[in-house]
Amino acid sequence: MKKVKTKIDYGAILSKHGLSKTSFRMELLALFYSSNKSLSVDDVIHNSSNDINKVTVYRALERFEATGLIHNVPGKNNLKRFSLCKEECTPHQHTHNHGHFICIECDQTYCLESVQMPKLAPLENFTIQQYQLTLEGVCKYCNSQKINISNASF
Amino acid sequence: MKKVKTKIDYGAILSKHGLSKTSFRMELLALFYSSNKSLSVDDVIHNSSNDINKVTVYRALERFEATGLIHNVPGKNNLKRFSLCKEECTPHQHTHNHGHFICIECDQTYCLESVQMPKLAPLENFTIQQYQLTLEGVCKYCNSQKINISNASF
DNA sequence: TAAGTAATGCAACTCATTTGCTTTTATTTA
DNA sequence: TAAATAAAAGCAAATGAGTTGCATTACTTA
Repeated sequence: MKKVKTKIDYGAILSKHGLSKTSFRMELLALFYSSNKSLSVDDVIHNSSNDINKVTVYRALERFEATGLIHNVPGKNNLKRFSLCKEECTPHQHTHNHGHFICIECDQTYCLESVQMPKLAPLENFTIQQYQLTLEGVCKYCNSQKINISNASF
Repeated sequence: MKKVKTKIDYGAILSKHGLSKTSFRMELLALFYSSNKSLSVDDVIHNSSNDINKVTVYRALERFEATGLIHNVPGKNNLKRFSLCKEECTPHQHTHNHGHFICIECDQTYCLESVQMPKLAPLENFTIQQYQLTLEGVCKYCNSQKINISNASF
């Protein structure tokens, strides 16, 4: 049976989250749904059809995060990056108890669903509010790029 | 038997690491040995006897790190922080395979020797170069401060 | 459609960190 | 030990991500 991709009603999603459906935010939401990757402010600006002010991008991401549409992921050089939330996420409780992998070549951050957070025993001297496991290295795609280059005959 | 604290020859340490022994660097090294905490650029400036230029601090920390004297630890708001290296550390291989705890009240970063890094299985799509486990919350001291305040009778 | 609310745009700001360049201080060499 | 060389310090200015204030424009709702 052929899998039909369901059309996503971005306007409805925005409304449901109490956000105005402006053309930019429609596009931004579509971008998150279509790219399936984490996005930085620059990514957003470069992938927007119109010239968009960076302040607008910052504020849109801020609102999207506050309403539980996206969540912050660690990024290379500590730059802000955001990923689409799973349906289980709520504004106050984001469920992404997995590690993140930052590729130092392409700067992309990947969610590692297969790398679960370690269970931590309570610590005597510290009250833990949150924690994260961040891996860093080179992703498969960038690795293959490098192999291609070194194998190339000029 | 009385435990005698061995005098540390900071000049010798600097020389061994190929660094000039200037008065500031002597003091900086002593600061790391005496404070036993991670230090930010601001911490260094505020704990130096003379007015010291922040660029000098940045560059000294950079050199200390490059020569394996100190290593970078994660800090609140992604501010740079450094801790003294253990003897096992070498310039190219820092051995601090433990988690770090950032206190959001006092901004201090603590090395959690008791929290070992989880052993990670190699990932199919990623080449891991390093990884870190960072916890965030409130440390014992700041917690007790808060209790004192809430228990206080005014 | 008008009033009220949310979003956008612009300029200017903050703040950690960096860079270039000159001067000072330390180390090495003759 | 003095001159030559190298390393470190100081200063000013730049960079760059992220923020703030405020006026303007676009939505939403009654």
